[in-house]
Amino acid sequence: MAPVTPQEYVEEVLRLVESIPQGRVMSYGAVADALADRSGRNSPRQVGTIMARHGGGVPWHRVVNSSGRTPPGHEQEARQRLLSEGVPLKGDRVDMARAAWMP
DNA sequence: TGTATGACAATAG
DNA sequence: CCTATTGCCATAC
Repeated sequence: MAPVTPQEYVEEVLRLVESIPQGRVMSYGAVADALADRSGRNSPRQVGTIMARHGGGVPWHRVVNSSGRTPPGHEQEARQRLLSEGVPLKGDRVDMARAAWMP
């Protein structure tokens, strides 16, 4: 598929994260997958790195790992935001079966 | 050019 | 539920 520059890829990731509806979440792998057919890339690790560096301006708490775990260092921050949005939680994890979203 | 690292994922024990 | 292992791939050094 059409290969994009790293910066374009970053923009694509941020755009997609912003499009996640309130009360729903996406895993890093799901984000990578969704962009794979338009960016030519597919790497959850790359998505994680992008979020860590440029995720400040988007609803980063709506992106969790495949286990529904919130990002390291922001667990309690994310937990509260997710709760107030109505995301189904199991303890400190997101209930992926119910909250997972796909564009 | 080679190695280490990381907001990941799947599998095994 | 936990750690360990392997695969992954862009970045940094």
